[in-house]
Amino acid sequence: MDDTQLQLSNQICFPLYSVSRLLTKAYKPYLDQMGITYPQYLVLMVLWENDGVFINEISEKLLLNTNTLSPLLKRMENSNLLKRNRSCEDERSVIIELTEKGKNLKKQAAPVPDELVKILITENIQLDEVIQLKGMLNEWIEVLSDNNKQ
Amino acid sequence: MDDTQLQLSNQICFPLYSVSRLLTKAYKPYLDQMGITYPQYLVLMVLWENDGVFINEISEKLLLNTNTLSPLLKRMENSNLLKRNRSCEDERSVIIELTEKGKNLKKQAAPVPDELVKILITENIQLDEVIQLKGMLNEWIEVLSDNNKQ
DNA sequence: TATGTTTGTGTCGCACACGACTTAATCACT
DNA sequence: AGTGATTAAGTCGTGTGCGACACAAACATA
Repeated sequence: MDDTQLQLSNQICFPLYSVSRLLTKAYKPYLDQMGITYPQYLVLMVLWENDGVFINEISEKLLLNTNTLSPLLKRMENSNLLKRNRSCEDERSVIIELTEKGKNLKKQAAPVPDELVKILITENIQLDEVIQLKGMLNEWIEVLSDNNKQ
Repeated sequence: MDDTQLQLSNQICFPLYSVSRLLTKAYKPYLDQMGITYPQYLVLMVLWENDGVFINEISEKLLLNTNTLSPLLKRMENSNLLKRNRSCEDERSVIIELTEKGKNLKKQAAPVPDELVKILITENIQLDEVIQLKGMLNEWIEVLSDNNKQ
């Protein structure tokens, strides 16, 4: 059998999976200081940009199902980062709003993206490349989201 | 505050994290047929390439810690995909060897990489791009692994 | 040879992800 | 108004990832 295809080095998913984990780990020291995890940081970024949204909208933006978000948001409510309230118009929907603590974390988070870029940008990785890769990955998200719906 | 940096759309980690999850999900239907998960598929690829290795070596190749691999390998032993045996020379080490079932799965897995490429290659994503992205990500693994050790 | 250190593996606890399913509210259509 | 379908959120079970720690085997050095 020609098993070239089944070599780890020839798979595209493995480097994606590894880089995703390694990059999340690179965030950890900064997020630890803020007392949050990486997925919680993602939720906060959604809310910093647009506070008072339905779980639904967070789900769409982060491509995470509600069965992942529900317990995650509950943990964040317990650590006093946000509040959950049923919508008046539609009793099924839950509106997520930042607390003062959640809002204030934005200041602390402000320097984080730059710190991460500093780690990445080296002899072998230029800023151009980071931007190019981001563009590529956004195309991939489109293609893979569509594939998923079928 | 200039919060451009804190917008989800400007973060590099988020698309990586999303694509990694979406791509893993795209594997799922094929792996379900084989009764394995994606991380288990990764372990099998290591073993198909080089059977009878220490947990140590699997850990290095997959960049996964032993506290992740230990239970994962135990589950794989339970589903009769591999055997775990203590090394004679060094009683601390455990050698992982494929069972016949584990070896035979390789045939079934052979067409999977091509299927995945078929999903990815579209109007907006050419094969060149996939190869280029793989190269970039391998650089990133180097940089981020180094960053992690410090 | 004794003992302190390192190494390979493992357990434990916590936080995701996600498929399958449940429940209650809303909608669509008669 | 009544009812079947849809929708938003949530529960449950399983399988990762990973930090902190445990433990025994091997090693290093006095």
